[in-house]
Amino acid sequence: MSVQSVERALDVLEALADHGGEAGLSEIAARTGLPYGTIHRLLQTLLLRGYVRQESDRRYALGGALVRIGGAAERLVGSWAEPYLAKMVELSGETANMAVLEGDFVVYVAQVPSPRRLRMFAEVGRRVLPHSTAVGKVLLADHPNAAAVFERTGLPRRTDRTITTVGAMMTELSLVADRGYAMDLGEEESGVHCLAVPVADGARVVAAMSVSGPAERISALDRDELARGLRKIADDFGAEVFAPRPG
Amino acid sequence: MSVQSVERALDVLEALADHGGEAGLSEIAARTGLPYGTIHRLLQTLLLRGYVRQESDRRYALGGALVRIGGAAERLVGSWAEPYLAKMVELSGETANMAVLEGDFVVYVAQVPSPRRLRMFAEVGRRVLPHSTAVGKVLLADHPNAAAVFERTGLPRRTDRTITTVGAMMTELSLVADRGYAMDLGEEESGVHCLAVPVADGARVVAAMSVSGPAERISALDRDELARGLRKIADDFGAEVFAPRPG
DNA sequence: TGATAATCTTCCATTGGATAGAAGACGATT
DNA sequence: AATCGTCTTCTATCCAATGGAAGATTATCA
Repeated sequence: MSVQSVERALDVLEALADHGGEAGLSEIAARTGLPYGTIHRLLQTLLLRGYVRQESDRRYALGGALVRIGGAAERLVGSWAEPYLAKMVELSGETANMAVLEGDFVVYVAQVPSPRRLRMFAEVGRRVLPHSTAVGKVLLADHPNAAAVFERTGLPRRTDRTITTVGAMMTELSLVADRGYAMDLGEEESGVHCLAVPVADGARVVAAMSVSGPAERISALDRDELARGLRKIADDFGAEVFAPRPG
Repeated sequence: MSVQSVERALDVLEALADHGGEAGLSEIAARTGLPYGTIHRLLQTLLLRGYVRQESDRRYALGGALVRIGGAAERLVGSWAEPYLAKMVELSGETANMAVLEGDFVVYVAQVPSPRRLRMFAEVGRRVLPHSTAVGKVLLADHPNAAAVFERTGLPRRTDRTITTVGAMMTELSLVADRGYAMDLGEEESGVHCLAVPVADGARVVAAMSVSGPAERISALDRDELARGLRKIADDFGAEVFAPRPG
């Protein structure tokens, strides 16, 4: 049995989030089905505590307290991913990683290593350019202005398989978006293959998960079957941790 | 008149945030003064909606829904800053900017231009290296691992006043931390001076605000008085938008 | 291994806080 | 000035939230 008023307050916040962060009272009423007086009282409480703001045109917006609390929550995401990455290791036998975009760079935020003696390792905290990694391609495939990122960072050659032009990369990202996963077949490091899938919060891609290992071992796996399995795990993670849960 | 249950739910979230994002029920009880049964019921509601998670050791943690909603709120921060930047323009007569750290780069997220015909301009969205800007020094002065950032980005010379070694930069950042503001005296661009101050959420520096203009005009201002005035405005912004407001 | 302590979870009688319709206020439009 | 759309305030009613007690679970200690 949950607390109705708290559920309603969360409904109001979700309604604001669904409207690009700000809305009028009548828009919130339409979305939540709550009466004006009720919404108003909930909003005043959230306003008092900084979780909501009121603009000069009387419209309401999400408030700065959510940036602060959201930042605190964000620092925990890596630890939440570990059981899911462990499943990916179980499925593939290879090291699994999760990465996020930080500015123009890919940053590894969680890892579960393969039990094998010969295994990939990328220390948590390591930052790399996005163009030559599978996780980078997944993160940029959903980016509003991926071309600009590549123009800023460049696409320096890492191996003789690296994609080095913005044009070729944009073509590659279309392919990634279409099929729902990215491959790195020795683009970042010779002899290493990697397959990555997106993690979404219901609306946006917030992270990428991947498995990587020696080219021979990854090539021996059924690529589409592996991608399907990894996507299932990543989708479960995204749905379990980030996606909205209506009351 | 606010909604008590909503305030209590927010108290619980703030208690979790104050404990590094996770805590046991008794820690939350100690911090909020609420009875166990009440807290438990509030937590179950937040759990149901993904705003809180329960770890395997029965402890509670902030949840992924806060990352999602917090991200939506974060995209509005630039627009909230504008009235405060306008005050900085009024105070100094010069263009005022707000910037945040995105990975290793400084990104300008809001600006109010000076009314003068000769004025500084930095388009919103522009990203620069942190070493040669006043805002960059402010943001790195509070950074847990600033030296590593500079080692990654390098400190390329922009003008003959640019600081180009990590050692000299770390000394500079100590000075910035001590006196609470940073200066750029022609380090990024010859003939341009800039003064920047931090914006805090109560615990961390989340942004920097600055004014910049021609060297002669900025030099003609009383530096410490200007810094005091800018800090007051930035502190008001941080307190108004981000800082916790106990019920 | 059993006892104890600390912490967490569930229950439910009581009551006071939340509700929501109505009325009034405000701002935009004609 | 009148009208419309939207927002704000009020308050009688009632049901949702409370919180103490009891039970359950986990950790610690001898």
